[in-house]
Amino acid sequence: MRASQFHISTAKETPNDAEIVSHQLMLRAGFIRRLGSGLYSWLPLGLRVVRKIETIVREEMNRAGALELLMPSVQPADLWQETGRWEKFGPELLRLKDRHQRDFCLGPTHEEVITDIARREIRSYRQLPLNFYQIQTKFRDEVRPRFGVMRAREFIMKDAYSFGLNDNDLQQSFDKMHTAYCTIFDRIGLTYRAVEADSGSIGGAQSREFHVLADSGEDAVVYATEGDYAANIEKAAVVSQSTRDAPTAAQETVETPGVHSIAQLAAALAIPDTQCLKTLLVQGEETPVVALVLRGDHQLNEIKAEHLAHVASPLTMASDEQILAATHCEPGSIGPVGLTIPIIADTDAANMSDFVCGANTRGQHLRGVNWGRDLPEPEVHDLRNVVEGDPNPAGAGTLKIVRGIEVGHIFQLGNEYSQSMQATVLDENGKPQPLMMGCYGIGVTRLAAAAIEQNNDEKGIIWPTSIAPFEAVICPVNMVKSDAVKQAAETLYEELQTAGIDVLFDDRPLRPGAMFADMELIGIPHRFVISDKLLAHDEVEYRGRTDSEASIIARSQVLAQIRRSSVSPD
RNA sequence: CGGGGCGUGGCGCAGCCUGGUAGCGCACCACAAUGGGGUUGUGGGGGUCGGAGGUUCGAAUCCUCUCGCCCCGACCA
Repeated sequence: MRASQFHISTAKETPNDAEIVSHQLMLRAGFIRRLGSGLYSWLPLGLRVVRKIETIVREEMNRAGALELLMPSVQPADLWQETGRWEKFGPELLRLKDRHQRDFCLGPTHEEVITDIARREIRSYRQLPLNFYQIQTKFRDEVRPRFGVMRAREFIMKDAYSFGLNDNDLQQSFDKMHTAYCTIFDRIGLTYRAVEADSGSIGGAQSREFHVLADSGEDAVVYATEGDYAANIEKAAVVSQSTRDAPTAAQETVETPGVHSIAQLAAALAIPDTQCLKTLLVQGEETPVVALVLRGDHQLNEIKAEHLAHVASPLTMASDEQILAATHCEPGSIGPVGLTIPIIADTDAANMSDFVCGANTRGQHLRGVNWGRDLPEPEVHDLRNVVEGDPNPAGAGTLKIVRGIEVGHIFQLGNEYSQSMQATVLDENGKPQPLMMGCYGIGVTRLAAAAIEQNNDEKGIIWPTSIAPFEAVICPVNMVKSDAVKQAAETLYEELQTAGIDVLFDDRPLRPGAMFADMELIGIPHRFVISDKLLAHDEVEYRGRTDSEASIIARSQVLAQIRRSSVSPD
């Protein structure tokens, strides 16, 4: 591609509404343009990246035996009513009506449509296993779209759905997809981790998320210092090491005017926050509210809490009115002593003794409180997030926490959908069996952003060669004045094209500095400079995007140079 | 949904408080010089100041309403 025939639109300044580096660089380098909240156009340069990601994904899905198809974005409501998700999915589902006032939605995912296809197409176990996938635009009406294409409302996703007769089929499809996903992220060249994840409301046996590691990631990923245990923090189990000491203090009331938080409480009484008990009221399943208690330094794990029978799902914090009704006190001095609502304690909170908690009277706390003596023994569960240094629940070592961007999720659906939608096949005995399903997603457009989050510097983007918009660029110096440079550049351009290199020829009448700055911002892995000075010795200059300095190579060595030094992402 | 902030050429901003000819930088167009790290000079095009209403002789500026966007918040007990 000749730059003069392409559309390159770079900016020196960062648009003020872009928060994270990938969003800023994608805008500055001219990959995307915003149309509305969470809605982005992909300019030609950006689309090249998307297409390259899609190609890798498609190749690996095909290699794993999945079959590509394409389903509509607009889906009739009655399919969603069959599975109950028309009500359950909530406001993220963008609903619309056609001219006859019939209800539709823009597909945020395609379990219903694919299950409908399966129940019409698959009659016999002999057709199984099958795995269908598509690469398609999805729509989710996010509460708060942000970070550009990272959390957009409209985005491109690869979604695959496997169908089998039994658990064994499902496990095999799942394992195949797991392998294919690893190959995909390896080929793209990103640092990632596959982690255990919560399977969400759908249930299902196994669930793994693939996270690209980056500090700006919205998820916390936990991994063990020894062995290969890794999990989303939502899922990571706490192995409590605490034990309860015998009471030594008598319960007493202390005045704590103006204290509303654990931090304030610890400071006011000059005690560590580990000695404070945190009481959170959430909406209950059978009772209006339920108290969840944690050690002051611990954080509630909402997913774990939501799975408890007493707790309403989705987890909802109690309103101020509900808190007042249950405790006769305003938030700020709530504690479990004397409450008549169910009290559920995290393991470590249940092991505290002589602790401090709210007195359920404004401006007062209790100290020297002990379970079993001053209040009944609580129901005990794992309720908190793991913290760094917690023991590995799967073996030796301790846990570490890093930030991750979820770019893939695979999970075993089981027969939830096939049962509610009556998608059955006949088994070898001629008996109908519900299909066993798995589903497997990759956020294609998010992956582009994640790659930038992981690979950038002060000059701009550093694309892994696998998904760079162009693999190499030819930068002629002072071509307007030098026919020799022009000739040499044209020749090299021909040569690289013939060799199958995705090359950009920057034939714009720019000075070298401007040209270099553009190409570095855009993130092209290999750069070749041609000038009169170099041509005199039959040489060109090479610089990889991450090289600290340029090197001079023989003109004949250009192709070899590209093949030798593919930009390493880390 | 709650809280905060912002809407002024394509982008980044000033002007608003204290009403009086709409400005700057980048980008863009033309010409000239320059030609290995965002080059200079000269000239030029482009904005009914998000929208509606009001106050006023006069509104980007003051008031009311409205729309849009961005950020923070669902860990407060």
